[in-house]
Amino acid sequence: MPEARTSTPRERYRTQVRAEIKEHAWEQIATAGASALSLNAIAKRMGMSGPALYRYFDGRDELITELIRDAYRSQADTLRAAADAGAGLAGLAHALRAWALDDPQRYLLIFGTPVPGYRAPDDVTEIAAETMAVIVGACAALPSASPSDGTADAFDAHLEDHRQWAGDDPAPSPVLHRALSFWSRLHGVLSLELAGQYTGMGFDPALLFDAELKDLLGP
Amino acid sequence: MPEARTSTPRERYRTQVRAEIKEHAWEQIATAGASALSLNAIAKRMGMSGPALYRYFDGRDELITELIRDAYRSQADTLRAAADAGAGLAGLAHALRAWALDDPQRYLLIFGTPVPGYRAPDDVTEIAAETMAVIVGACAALPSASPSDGTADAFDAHLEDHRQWAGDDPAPSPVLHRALSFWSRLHGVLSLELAGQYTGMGFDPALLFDAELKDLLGP
DNA sequence: ACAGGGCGGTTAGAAGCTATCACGAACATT
DNA sequence: AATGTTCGTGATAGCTTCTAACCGCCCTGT
Repeated sequence: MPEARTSTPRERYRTQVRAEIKEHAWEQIATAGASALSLNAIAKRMGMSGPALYRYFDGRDELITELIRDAYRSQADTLRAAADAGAGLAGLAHALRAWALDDPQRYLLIFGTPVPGYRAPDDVTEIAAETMAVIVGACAALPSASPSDGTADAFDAHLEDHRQWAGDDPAPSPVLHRALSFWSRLHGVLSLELAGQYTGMGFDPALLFDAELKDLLGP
Repeated sequence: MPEARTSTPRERYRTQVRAEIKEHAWEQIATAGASALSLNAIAKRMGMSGPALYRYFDGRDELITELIRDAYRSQADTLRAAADAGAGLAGLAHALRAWALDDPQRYLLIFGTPVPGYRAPDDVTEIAAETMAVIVGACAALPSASPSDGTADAFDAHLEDHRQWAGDDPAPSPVLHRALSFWSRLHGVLSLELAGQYTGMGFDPALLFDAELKDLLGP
């Protein structure tokens, strides 16, 4: 007989249904975007009628927040897994791009247009910090940032006074700078690609991504 | 007596009302985001009842498309004005940032999350090409791209075969590369700033923007 | 073993939205 | 002055989120 029964059948059913709801929600978001997400449509597609979903989520906003949380979690796990597998900064970059292309709307749910008043819950920003920690770690493992060029960057000096977002990581500020640059630059090409801003231009976004990455890694 | 009467009073009234509708729409978008734009609310705020707006716009989608068009137009005009005033690449960058910060939701309406099926009208992409032309022009005026470094970039070679987006601009492909890099990189920091991804990190996004710009201009 | 409580699902309904239709009134034109 | 186009209205259909009231089942405690 199973002794450590930490979950009742009811709880298991509940979490299973919640997961199924999110499944349908992701499907819907992938095909029509987050703004078109409809609780009613999800309920109908699950064979139950409208307001039943409110037993599982307080409303549309809570569902979306949960999806955002999962998206951040998935991103953090992906990058951490790559780092644990020994990937360097380049490996992280490609893991990030693969993750983004795997579900563009998931990426845009995090980094796309925010609603003006929205404030992400604390645990979500903690997951984001976790992701940044992985990136900072990979940057610290790099040969050297700003090597022979003796002139300290103005932003580096500024970062020295604003490094609390890196937690207790003792990395010197040029490393933090490189991490921010890494994140911002790759997001630049990635988000423009996902938003379709390059379509019609003809070139391969993957090559631009690699070019940016190479320039980012090179001296 | 005015002889060249190219517009009747009715036409003038019509365009005036259309402009007023867009005015309210922008206001609403700035405070609640584009997804919350409501024709009904606009109509009520203008003192007329619901369906009246359909005399001026085919529907919500056409209104938003019109706003997108205006946003592109405004961006292109801003950059061209800066270029005409003698601004270099750095000047364009700061003009771009100022334009973005002036109305974040306007920027995000262009570069934010797109709805999966949406395809921008041709005239809109033409305006975007106009903007790119200004940037390419400023890049061509720069001292030299990839100066002594003889090894031709892989992406540069690829661009040589995909340069039709630059129109008939005879700029060498490293210049086009720099234009794409300029656009992508600045969009990276800008969009993350506008989306509030840097908030809570403490540092000044303007300094990161300048650092990216400096690195972009430097050899 | 059986009565109760919590939980899941239902229908009904309020309030909001987009969008279409049919009608009246005001305007411009012939 | 008569005609026709345009503007604004109210009514209506259909969608949405979300609340409220109700019913029934499963699970649990005595």
